[in-house]
Amino acid sequence: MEPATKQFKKRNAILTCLQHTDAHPSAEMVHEMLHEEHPDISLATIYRNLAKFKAEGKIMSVATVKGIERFDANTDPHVHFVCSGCDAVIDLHQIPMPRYNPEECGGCRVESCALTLTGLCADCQA
Amino acid sequence: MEPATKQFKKRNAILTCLQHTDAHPSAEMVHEMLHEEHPDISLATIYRNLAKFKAEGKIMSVATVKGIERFDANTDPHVHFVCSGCDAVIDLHQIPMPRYNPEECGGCRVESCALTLTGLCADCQA
DNA sequence: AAAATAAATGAGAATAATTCTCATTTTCTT
DNA sequence: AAGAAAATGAGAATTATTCTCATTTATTTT
Repeated sequence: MEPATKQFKKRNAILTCLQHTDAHPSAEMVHEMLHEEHPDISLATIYRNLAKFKAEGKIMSVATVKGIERFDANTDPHVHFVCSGCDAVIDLHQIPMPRYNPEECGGCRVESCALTLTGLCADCQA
Repeated sequence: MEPATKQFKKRNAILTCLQHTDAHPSAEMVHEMLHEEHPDISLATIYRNLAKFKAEGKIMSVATVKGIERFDANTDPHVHFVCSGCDAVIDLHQIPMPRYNPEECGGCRVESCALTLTGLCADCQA
């Protein structure tokens, strides 16, 4: 008997896809990336499962580039560079994130922290 | 003779609105904020002028909260807190932004830098 | 100051990313 | 294997934003 994941759900393929790329893809990019292995996967399923994984904390959205949400399976806080030329989202190595004391935040409870740099990537400077 | 800005364009009202608020409003929030003084202003005009000001560097978009772009006339880099409860975007005081050397960025040319914290604001913790 | 030109605006249509609906298929439980 | 629950596909619905074009307002020219 095959493992419980035999001809298992496309859900797993979506998470696996995100875990094996550093492209910080959008929903549509995931859809394209999965097209070869799962030609019949629906975009609705991509969106549904991305939302689910996000709610579960398995992935996070790391940027909104030109109105399109971009996802990452690496939920450790890290730094991203967004290229305004080609819309690439690139990982940068982590640097210490600031700590705000509650009184510095007007009582806000900080749950996450994102540092995003923008500019032109090496390719787009040419 | 009145100054050149006599009964002048609504454009100015849009920029002034942004300069006099710390709410980091969306296009629609600006539209509402201006409704009393300019009941006939069109949402298209808001969007058009926000895009224009942004291109001119007079304002910047500081966050995309639930798919909606938020603007700020303070273009100095500063830190924002986004409340996931009420979608408020709150200014935090500036802290030194990191400097990445080009070789740390894979040759990316960094043009701007945004640090965004998320969590629950004081009100939404209740 | 009037005429001609250029820019800005309003209204609503068009676009596009995301969400929703519902019928069908797949998985899980018993 | 049967029934219940969850997942999916297809396409409609939603919604923030952009676009079009006719009209209005501002600017320039004479």
